[in-house]
Amino acid sequence: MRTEEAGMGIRSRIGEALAQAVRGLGVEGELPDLELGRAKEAAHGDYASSAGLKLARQLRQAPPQIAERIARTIVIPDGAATAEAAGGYVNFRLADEWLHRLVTEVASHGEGFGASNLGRGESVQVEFGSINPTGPMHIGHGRGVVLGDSISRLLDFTGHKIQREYYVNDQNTQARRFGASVWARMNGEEPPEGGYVGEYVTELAEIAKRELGDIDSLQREQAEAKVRQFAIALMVERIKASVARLNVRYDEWFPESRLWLDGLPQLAIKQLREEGFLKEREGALWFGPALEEEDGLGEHVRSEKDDRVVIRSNGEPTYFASDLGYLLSRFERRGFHRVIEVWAADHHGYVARLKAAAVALGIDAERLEIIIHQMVNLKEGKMSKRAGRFVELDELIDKVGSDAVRYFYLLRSPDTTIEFDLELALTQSNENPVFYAQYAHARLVNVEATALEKHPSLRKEADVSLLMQPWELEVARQLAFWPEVVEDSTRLLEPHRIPYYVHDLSTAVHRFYHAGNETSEFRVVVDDPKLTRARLELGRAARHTLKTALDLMGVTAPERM
RNA sequence: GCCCCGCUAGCUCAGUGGAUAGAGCAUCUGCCUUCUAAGCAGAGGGUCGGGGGUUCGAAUCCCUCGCGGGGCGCCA
Repeated sequence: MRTEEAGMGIRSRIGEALAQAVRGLGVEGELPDLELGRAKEAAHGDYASSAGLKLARQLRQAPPQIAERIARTIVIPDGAATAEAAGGYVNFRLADEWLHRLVTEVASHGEGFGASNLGRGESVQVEFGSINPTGPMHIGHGRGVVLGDSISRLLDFTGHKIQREYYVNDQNTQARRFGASVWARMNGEEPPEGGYVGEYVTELAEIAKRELGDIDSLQREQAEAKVRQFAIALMVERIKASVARLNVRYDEWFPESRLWLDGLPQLAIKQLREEGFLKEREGALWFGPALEEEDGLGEHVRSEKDDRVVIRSNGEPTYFASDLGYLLSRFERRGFHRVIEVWAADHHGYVARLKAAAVALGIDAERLEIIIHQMVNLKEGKMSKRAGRFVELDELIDKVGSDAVRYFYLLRSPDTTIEFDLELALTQSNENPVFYAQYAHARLVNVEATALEKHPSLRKEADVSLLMQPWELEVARQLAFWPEVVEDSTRLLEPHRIPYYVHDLSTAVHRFYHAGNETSEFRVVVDDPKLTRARLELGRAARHTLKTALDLMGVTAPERM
């Protein structure tokens, strides 16, 4: 079993064998989706395909007959699985011998099991977490950070060349308003309209007053700019510290101001103007995607409702102008083949416009993927009496720890609103699913130490064919499923599939362990060194895979609990 | 008014058009002298929001209605 094949996964290999068998029946052209997937019932084996039903019309034959012919002729490499027809379905059962080889492979292969070259080195930028650095991150921002980070980890694991970026809005309206707020606080003035208030603003003002001694000699405008830069820099440091606590790192903190220094928004505007995508109205410069709609009289007219201001009537550019330059920066200047952005749901309305802008700039819209995640709400509880209480990410990490925060966030599909039950999260107990998985890992580490204590001179080679108990083979079976979990998570950019897999594997591990509680001969560590060695091999393979999966989630795998 | 997301067990949620819809928590019943009981084994619990449609087959795709959340050109 070569590494690439292991990375490809058994499902894909059965799928290829299935396609070949179907060709053998004389099916030509593009094959329909044969619905090869995990069988729901044990009686149906491990995988099932509805190939017979899918091909009935085309082959003008009854589904059971087609399934029979497929099952009879299919050749699955390495004898990895057996095929059996059942009605119009073809069921596949993984062979014990193949599972044994897999255990050996994974146990020796280490923690890279499931890695692949799916991405073929494609360069991808993942931009996530980029909130205005005008305040601390709250629990909603944390979701985007964790999501973006795990997507990056997944893509990295599957052969993509990843760059993680935080886009720092250091000169937009909000940044200026923020700087003005801090300046006002320093000088005992009221904050500007829509300005920022809060303890952290007061703190920043005090620090700025201490550190920026010379600003009194400057003109107000210059002094404000200096305060703004100072305050933004401090907030960025604070955000860096917060995300670091979540085990998140970035490759680049890219300032919006750099775009203007490099002349990219200016270039984009020039380009779009020449192409006729820009127009003046009400004293402002607008971007109008070339969309047309019916006016009800059969005439196609330009719709103005999707237009967006690029340069305000007062001559100042909007964030949208920066974003035009940002597109050029990434797709043209820096040459990323794909860009993935992670946004919260309150920005969804901007998706179509940014994509329209990309297309107008000659960038294929498919290269820009925007993942929208829903919000994080605080569940009403005793902890949050004050309505709309602003809960900082740091507060949450203080209370439940980075592992629990990451696990809980990743457990939900991005499409689901998280109702964060603060009370539940505060109960540091077995209700946290993260402990279940971490405990399984720690257990495997512990049992290995126990085994080496009892049998100080275990053989290097393990005879894994001794693993014949159902609960032992079930662990091996779960290992076989791992590569397809990685593949699906990557292809769909849905990391939430990983914690569900981790739970399944952990369950198999706990069962495997507990078989020895009922009957002592089923313990991992027994008198027979050969049997002990075989079970140890299985434990090792499971431990590596658990560790790998937890790593992709950014959750630690403790060796002792 | 328009756009996006959700509605699946008491609660929180998985589920890529396939066979009898799953998990955790909660509830109930068993299991610790012996490798970690933060665990294991078992039970009960469902008109998959309502109604149409497509299909051999729909929780899944389409239409429509309802409820909840988010958003809707000079904030981002």
